Amino acid sequence: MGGVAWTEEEDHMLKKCIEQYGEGKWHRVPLLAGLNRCRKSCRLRWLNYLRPNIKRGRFGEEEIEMIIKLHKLLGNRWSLIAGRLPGRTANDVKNYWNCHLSKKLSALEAKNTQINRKTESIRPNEPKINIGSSSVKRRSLPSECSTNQGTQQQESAISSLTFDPERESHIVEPQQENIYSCLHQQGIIDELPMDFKYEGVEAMVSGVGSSTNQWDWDDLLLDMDLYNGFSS
DNA sequence: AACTTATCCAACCGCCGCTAC
DNA sequence: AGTAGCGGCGGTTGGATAAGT
Repeated sequence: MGGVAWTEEEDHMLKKCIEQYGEGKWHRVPLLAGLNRCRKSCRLRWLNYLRPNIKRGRFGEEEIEMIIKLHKLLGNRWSLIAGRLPGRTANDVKNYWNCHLSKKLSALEAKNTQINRKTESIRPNEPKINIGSSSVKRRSLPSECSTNQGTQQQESAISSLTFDPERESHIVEPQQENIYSCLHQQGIIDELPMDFKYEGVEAMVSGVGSSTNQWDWDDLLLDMDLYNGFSS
């Protein structure tokens, strides 16, 4: 393995510590748990192995399909992609991609180079986002739109999506509502192709139906898929 | 059976952005 | 304004195991 393997005893100590003190404050975990591990090791071990409801075993067809679609959409945003796959960790997804899909897809792409419909991924430092044939300039959000500042908010808004196992979809935090309000204020929503303007976004911006803080991000992604021609 | 190659996946590392001081 | 500490993320490494020859 890449480092010193965790023993069962260490796992037990870490688990006990997290159960007692909760997640977060990782810098304190090694001390509280009595482990001779750094904060990052503890966090990683918990997130990738010890956390409840982690799904093990091979990826199903649907999961693979989802990974491919989301990777086209988001690029190497493994945590985001994993967030769409209940029970899977970012590390799992990344490993699977690196071992299987990247090779297969690059071989496929080599075959299809004549159909050059490469779609750029949405990444933090890229100056624009592509939605179908429309290119939308990426803009930072004004500070009053959020408790935080800069383009990071857009990322954190997306990355903080929490999967609700009961609804089988994601919950949008109040902070994320602000993001879409800001997008609307800056005209970004208006720059989207007409049929891409997801009604949930409009509803959120206008305040209609936003009482639950829940918004169907899944459907928005699906719309984006359709625009990028993934679902053909 | 012995060896080589491919695959899996846990763990580490470096970087980034945010926050508090 | 500068900086240290922190959480989090993606890239990479390398040992274990499976499959092939």
